[in-house]
Amino acid sequence: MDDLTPRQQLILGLVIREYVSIAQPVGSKTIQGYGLGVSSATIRNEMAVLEERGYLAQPHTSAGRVPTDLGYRYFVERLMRESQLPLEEQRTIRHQFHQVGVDLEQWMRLAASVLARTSQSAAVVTSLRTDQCRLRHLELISIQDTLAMLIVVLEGGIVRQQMLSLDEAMGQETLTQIANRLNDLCVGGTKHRVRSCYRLVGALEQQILEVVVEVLRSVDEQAGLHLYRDGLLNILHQPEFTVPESARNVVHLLEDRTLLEGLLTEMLEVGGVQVIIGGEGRWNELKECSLVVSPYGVSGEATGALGVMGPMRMPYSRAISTVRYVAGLLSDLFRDLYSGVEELASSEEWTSD
Amino acid sequence: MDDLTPRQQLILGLVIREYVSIAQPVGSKTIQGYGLGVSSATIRNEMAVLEERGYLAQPHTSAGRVPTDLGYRYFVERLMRESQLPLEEQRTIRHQFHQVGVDLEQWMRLAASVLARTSQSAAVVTSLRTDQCRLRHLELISIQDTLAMLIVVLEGGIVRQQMLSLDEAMGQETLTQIANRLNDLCVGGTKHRVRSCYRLVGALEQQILEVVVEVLRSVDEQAGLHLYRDGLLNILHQPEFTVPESARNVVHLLEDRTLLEGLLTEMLEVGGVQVIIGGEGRWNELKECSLVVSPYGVSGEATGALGVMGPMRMPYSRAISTVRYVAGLLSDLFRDLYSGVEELASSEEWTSD
DNA sequence: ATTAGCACTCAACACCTTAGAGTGCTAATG
DNA sequence: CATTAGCACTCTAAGGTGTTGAGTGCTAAT
Repeated sequence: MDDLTPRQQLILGLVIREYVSIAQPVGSKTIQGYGLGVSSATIRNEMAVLEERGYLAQPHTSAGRVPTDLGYRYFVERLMRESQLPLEEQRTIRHQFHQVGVDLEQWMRLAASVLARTSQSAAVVTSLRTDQCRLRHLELISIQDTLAMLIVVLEGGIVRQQMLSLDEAMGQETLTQIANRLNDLCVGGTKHRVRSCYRLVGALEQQILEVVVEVLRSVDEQAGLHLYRDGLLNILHQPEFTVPESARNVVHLLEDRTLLEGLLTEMLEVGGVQVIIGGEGRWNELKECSLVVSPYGVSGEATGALGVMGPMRMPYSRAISTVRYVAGLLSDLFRDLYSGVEELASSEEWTSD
Repeated sequence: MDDLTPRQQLILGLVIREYVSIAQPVGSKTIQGYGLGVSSATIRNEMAVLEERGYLAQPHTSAGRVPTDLGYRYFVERLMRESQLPLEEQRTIRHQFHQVGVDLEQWMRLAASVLARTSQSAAVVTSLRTDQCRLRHLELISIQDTLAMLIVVLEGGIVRQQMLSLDEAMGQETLTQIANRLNDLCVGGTKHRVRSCYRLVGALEQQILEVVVEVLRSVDEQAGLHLYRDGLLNILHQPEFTVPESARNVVHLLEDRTLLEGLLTEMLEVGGVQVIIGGEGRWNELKECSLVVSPYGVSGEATGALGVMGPMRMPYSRAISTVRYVAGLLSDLFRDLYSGVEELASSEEWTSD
């Protein structure tokens, strides 16, 4: 009883495709022009049904139809054929990544830029977040008499630095010795392992380890999460954001770290590309926007999320294939940075096939 | 012959102040309301003179007057009294900086946020750029058999990491030895000094040093320049940016790294707070915007620039005192990270007095 | 030099008209 | 019984008109 006839599906699909490209309400005549072989009156009847079911809406009585969020959802889940990004574009993108060399930050910036350009929307990429990240190496560097810099290198190439002020002046040699001792003790450990080393060392070393644990914790907790954005300009070109109010709204969305962070980290829970249409009733601020998001990284080791954001009237098929491809590519690149191979199998689901 | 009478100056100042706060053309009656003791007709005559001289303009015949870029420039240079940021606000800001601890990146992000909030405009902060930066320490960390991470620590706490792929597999011990040898040789040197060490070491070491030089060079050349932005939303609330076209223009300005980078690095050449009004004929993209920019950092060691951007109709006095205060504060903070004291004197000019 | 007074200009707004796109409904059709 | 031609109806967008009011420039008087 709640499913659509093939013809209704066809019409819904056509209305959405047309609306996505023209950005104006679609009338029955326009659909007739696609050569369904039926009259505009019939199409009107079908449209009325689609409206009754909540898939289409009319801005006003004498206007054409516009898809609702429900309509888009139906389209994404049942009507749209999932396509791959054209091979030519894949090649171009891959090429760009290989050109910048091995640099996490550049990769993520590039990912945002590529997503924005390819999807003609705004793009967001979060830096990697490790679930139970482990220490690979720590280093102490004398900056000034009682000031030292602690460098913490984590699995997967994440590096954090932190200033330490020491109780007494210490030279580089002493600091190196201390660092070596702590490395021997703690390398490969999670924050819990490191914490359990507290009683094995002296007061100063313990003080340093506390900072290390703090760093591990903060990376675990996304506190140091970076956000790379791009393509804000793209969506400001969309007609739905010519109204200043909407424009401000969407800028606010992209500028406010907390909201995006919350939303994106939530995406990490589930695998695969996810489509959020019009906030799905949960995010009020996203009422007029859609997001296509995917986790990336190496499952269980280090994960991040990336995606594009645009008006609800979004070319979903293209957005999804772009996001999927970039997420897969980035995952592949990062996987090479991890020595652990045991996670490969379970993370494969995130890569493009 | 080209100077204004005191009364003309007074009127110009009042028109600008009024326009800045009301954002609408200012008529002679309004100015009369300020109690000059003359009639509106007299004020009209004076306004006509100011218009003839290019300090004011009329959007259309029957509208009030609006300041031109020339008018603002006159205001900033001769009419405005330079004030300090209220002590209360200074205290709040300082407090925020001390709360985040010693972390360069956080500082700059906070600086952008504080600038944006305090000036109610968009803020930009560039990361530090060292002129002839010197190596403080380098470190090699084994990531995988033939993959190592090179960490380069520079004077002033800048850290860069770079992946290295080795010709043959090497353990952490070997790498540490190599790093120690190179440290002994090169620490404290600029890119030229490091380059001159090439012939003192073996092929592998030389390969590493080449990367180090590349890193030093890239930092010198601002290639790794980071840009922190905030408060874009603030200026989208300004009436001049409700027109979608202008909004897009300003978003483009802030999104396009190259333009901002170029502009800001140019500011490094000169000391002190600089005000760019309406692009000054040099930057076409800034035609409807003004910037208040200041270098910060430790002159000769590491410098960056920060500033706020808004519509030409900007509360210049407040913007300038905010920028000056934050630049000074940031400079003070960074100076503590540098052991070299010999530069202190010459950099003092950038700090708030 | 200043100013009261007045004619003039022009954007902004409200109001009306028209055109046209698109609808829903109804009655006719194969 | 699904389809469709036809028609009345609705509502926006665009263009035109009139009015209002803020603000000006000019002139003649002080």
